[in-house]
Amino acid sequence: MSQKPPSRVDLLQGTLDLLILRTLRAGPAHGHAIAKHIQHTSEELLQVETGSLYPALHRLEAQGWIAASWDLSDKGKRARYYRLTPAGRKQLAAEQVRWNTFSRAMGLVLNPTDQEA
Amino acid sequence: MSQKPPSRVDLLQGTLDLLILRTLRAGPAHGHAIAKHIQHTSEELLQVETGSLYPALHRLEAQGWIAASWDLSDKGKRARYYRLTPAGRKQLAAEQVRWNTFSRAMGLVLNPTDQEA
DNA sequence: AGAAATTCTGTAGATTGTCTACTCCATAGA
DNA sequence: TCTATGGAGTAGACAATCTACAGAATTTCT
Repeated sequence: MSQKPPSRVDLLQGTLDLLILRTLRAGPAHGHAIAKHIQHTSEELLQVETGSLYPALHRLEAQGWIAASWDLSDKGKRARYYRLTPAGRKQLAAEQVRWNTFSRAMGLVLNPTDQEA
Repeated sequence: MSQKPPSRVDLLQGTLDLLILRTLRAGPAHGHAIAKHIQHTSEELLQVETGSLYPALHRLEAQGWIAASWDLSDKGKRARYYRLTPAGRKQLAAEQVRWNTFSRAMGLVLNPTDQEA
């Protein structure tokens, strides 16, 4: 009966932007820290590869959803800090809805109530 | 406060196989019917395009997770009926776990409990 | 002082699974 | 005969992830 879950799960395409925007809602952060945060709060289930992370950050910046500036990190290294723009907040809300809707839809198919008239 | 959900949501990559396998758990069905079923039970939130559907079916068949045979549909048209193989059942279980794990991980990041020691 | 590990950003290219936009054929009904 | 519906299919575009690199700066270890 017991079913050990996979130790790690690949990201489904289209979810990384949401994860990043959500992370930045708590305040500005640099790429490395964003990845660590996602990994940590997901209890190590999600892992963001650098080859996904940086293109995503540049994508979001190009869309105007986040803005960046160079600064120094806690450990004293140069780091590019990103923060949510007003447009980014709207986008975050929209992607939240999208995710909620999608995962609800999946639930309907996977566990149908099956009560029809 | 009220937030109307999108009338339709694009599939996230990697979820179609699961939806198809899950649908076939109820018994053999042909492609067209599978698509309709997913669309209907998801309350029209998910829509499977034929350009996604048929390649997916062929993919699953090539993997040995489903098997096919020609027959006649309810409406008397030639239709290719697919059924779950034993390997397909295992795959379905695995993908279920994968989805559950992933969506739980998303939940952790999106709605963190935030209680740390 | 020098070596090694860590932190941080980044790119190139492959892969994969969606999507849009078609085609084709058969049957049913007007 | 014409149209709507049911059903299977392909071609090619597209986009986001992945693996696998590289490189620079700083701290830590020896």
